[in-house]
Amino acid sequence: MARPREFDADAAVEKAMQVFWARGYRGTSIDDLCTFTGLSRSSLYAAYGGKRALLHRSLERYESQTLIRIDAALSGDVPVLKAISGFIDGLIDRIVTGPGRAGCFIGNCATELAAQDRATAARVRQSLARIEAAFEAALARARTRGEIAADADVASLARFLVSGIQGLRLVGKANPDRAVLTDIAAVMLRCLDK
Amino acid sequence: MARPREFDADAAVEKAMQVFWARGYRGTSIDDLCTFTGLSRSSLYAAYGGKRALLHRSLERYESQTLIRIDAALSGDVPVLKAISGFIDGLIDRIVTGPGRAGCFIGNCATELAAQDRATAARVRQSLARIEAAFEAALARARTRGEIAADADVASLARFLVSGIQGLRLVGKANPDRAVLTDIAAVMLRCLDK
DNA sequence: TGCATTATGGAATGATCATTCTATAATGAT
DNA sequence: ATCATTATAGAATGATCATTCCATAATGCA
Repeated sequence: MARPREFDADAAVEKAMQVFWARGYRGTSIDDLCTFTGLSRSSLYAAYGGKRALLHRSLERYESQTLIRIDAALSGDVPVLKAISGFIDGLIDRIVTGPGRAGCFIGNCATELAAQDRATAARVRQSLARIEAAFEAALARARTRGEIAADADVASLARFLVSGIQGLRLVGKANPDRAVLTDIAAVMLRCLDK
Repeated sequence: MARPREFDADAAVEKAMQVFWARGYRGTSIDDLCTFTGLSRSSLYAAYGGKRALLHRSLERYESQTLIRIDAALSGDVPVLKAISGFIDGLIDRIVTGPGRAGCFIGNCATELAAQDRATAARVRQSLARIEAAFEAALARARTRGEIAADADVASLARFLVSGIQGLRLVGKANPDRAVLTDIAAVMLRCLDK
């Protein structure tokens, strides 16, 4: 019926996400996005609507990738606390070796935009809630298995984990020092079964 | 010897700090700074050198105010854990009622700039280290008084507190809900004497 | 083989950005 | 009172910003 597009829309969002993640929303120009996605301005605007819409697509993508990563880490037969510990170790690895140096994309957007942009704030809140739910489900499983106290408040613990991980990633951004981060993680993990 | 300046240099930094804090570095224009400080462009550049230099002045100011606030909360005769708990309650209050909604200025700068601006990253690292030291001193006091375990690793606990507070403030930005934040704080505090 | 439709490249637009410059004003010392 | 010195107001500069527009290209269908 008409001319087909020459780019892969998902791949372009992936690239855009990486740029926004590394440079922030205001630190990223349309030119940057065109360069990294390989799209022309026209194609970018026609396909996504604009910079903000593309940010939201990027956030959706990051959220789903994050949930997949969390589910992969927390499922399986390992004890849940071990799995959570392994997940955080992986996080620290990525922070220290470079690719995680950009922090959490969701947390970055919260910091940069939540105060002035209600729609983005809502999206961030939703993403954090879903991540929290994933941890809560795993902790509930740990509780029924007797891996944590029978009266543990898994909702609170999940909230604590989400918050703690955001803190860890923020500190890791200013100070990507493995000893510091593992110290923090160790205290965090001790909270879960106490 | 020459014409005296018409503004209070400290008061101007205070105003600048508030604008940077609320809107972020890139979200703040020189016009914004002139409007809120009451200075003209010429005066602003003559007095501070430029936008980035003024940011660093603002960060210094924020750090010293923060350290004063922490010392005020942690000194006195109350048990240290109670004092820390009170400090965090105050933080949550300010988040929920508005004035703390902007997050931690230091954490905001870490998120927005640390990846691309080494000087700012170093300043952030230094501020976090000083805050950590303040908490560590208080925790060491708690340990000698028997308020926490004699073998507690107060350095790790202090790092954990700094990181945890950053996480709390970040979550509070997207979701300034008292119930959520007090949940998180409660788990955090339980970690300290376990 | 046209034709309607969508995609693309790149120029154009107009706003806003940080910074510098110029002219003028206000002071203390002489 | 004059002068060296610093402060101020506001215009000027030139870069960069997000977005729109226009001309051209590529397709499926008639």
